[in-house]
Amino acid sequence: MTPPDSPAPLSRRERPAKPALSRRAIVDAARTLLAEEGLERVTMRRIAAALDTGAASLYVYVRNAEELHAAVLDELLADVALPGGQGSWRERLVELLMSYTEVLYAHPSLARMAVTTRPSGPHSLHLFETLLGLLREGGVPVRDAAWAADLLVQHATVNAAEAGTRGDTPESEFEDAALVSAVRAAAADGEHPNLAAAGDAVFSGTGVGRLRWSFELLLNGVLATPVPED
Amino acid sequence: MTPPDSPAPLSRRERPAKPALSRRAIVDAARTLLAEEGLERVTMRRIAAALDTGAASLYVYVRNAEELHAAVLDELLADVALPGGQGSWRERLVELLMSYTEVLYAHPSLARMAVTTRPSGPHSLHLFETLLGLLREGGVPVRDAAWAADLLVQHATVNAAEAGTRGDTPESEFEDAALVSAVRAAAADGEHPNLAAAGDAVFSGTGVGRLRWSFELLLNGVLATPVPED
DNA sequence: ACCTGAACACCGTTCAAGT
DNA sequence: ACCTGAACACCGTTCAAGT
Repeated sequence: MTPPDSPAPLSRRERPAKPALSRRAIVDAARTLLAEEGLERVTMRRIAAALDTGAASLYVYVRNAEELHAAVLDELLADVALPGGQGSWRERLVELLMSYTEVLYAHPSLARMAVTTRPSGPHSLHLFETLLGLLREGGVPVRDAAWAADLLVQHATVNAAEAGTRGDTPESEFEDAALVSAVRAAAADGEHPNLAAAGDAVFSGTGVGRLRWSFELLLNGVLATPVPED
Repeated sequence: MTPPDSPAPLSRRERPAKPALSRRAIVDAARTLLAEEGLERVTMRRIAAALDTGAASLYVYVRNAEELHAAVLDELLADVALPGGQGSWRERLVELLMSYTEVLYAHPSLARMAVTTRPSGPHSLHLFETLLGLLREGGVPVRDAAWAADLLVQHATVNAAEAGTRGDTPESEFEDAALVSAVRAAAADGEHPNLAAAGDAVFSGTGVGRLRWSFELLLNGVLATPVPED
């Protein structure tokens, strides 16, 4: 009676067999949901529903929603391209940071979270380790390198959070337009001469060009600015 | 009959007279709620309750909750100390940024919002204008100054968002402790030699010292890194 | 035009009770 | 120990209906 191309009839249950609950299963379900619907829909209730259980059951394996989101981000960081052997330490460093930013660009809402909740998973730590190594290779003293690596990651993260926010939602165009017109109005009101002089330079630059410039700036700053004594 | 220093007796109502709804009244109610309970409690429903109405009524005056939060932040920025005439442009610039950061420190959740939603209100624009002026005074070309001002504000904002997050909630100690122990464990596992070499330098530095260092670094970077041609 | 109550479509987390 | 349903205490936003 069932047409030949319909799935085989399931015995007893509709779903193929309820998978055992585990941290892995939860994180995987969260990743699927993230890919399909975006972070704002990666809620405890939805993850639970995908796993055929109630939200309360997840709390056996994860402390809370934020910790789960951080775990997902760390796994995504596995895709960051670690630098090959060619190029100067500086070039490799910038490429690494660009690659990290690119991964985050795909998930601006996770980037936003990472600004305040620093992930401490294996991939995050590996990235940090690599960053430190490249800075050391460039002759940056350890203490400087430690602070600098932090600053670099933070900057990359925030850029992804910001750039990714634009274009993410329908309102972002309005917000952008609102900012642009507010700046233009201020530039024209005679009370903001420097804003007027800057003109469109405020908004100029593609995302990538401006990002590279900021990484170079940061690196120049690092080389010129030792951390204070004690 | 009423003692001279008591308020006049209220006719008809308990409350002094229901204030007319207006954007001002809404923003003021939001500010009061922010001061008393923190941003997470500055919800449309609570603001409305404070104004003796329903949440739906607010939408006549504000586009949505985020726009309202941005308006509140802009007003808070009125407290940023604009630099006096003494000191070099650099010193005044750093003081201005420190003052901005200080204001945001008191409201980390607003700082978090400002990372992605740039406020475009009058106080934000005035701050930006002043920043541009100081950079120009330091001989930074206009186009460089435009990008640099953005970078400086962004960095200050993100620092407030981050530093303010710590100590804000009871879990933040745990998160911090989790990060510290994860880093220590990684440093000890033999696979992260640079992390091991860096040791506690990763976490060293008081908030203020590290923030000043980063501003100096940024400024050194700005002076050393012209924006790319067109 | 402004204001409202009610509804829609959700959240995270806790907890007593079961297995 | 693990899992669950139900409850607690909320959200932002829309909309038909009133004034």
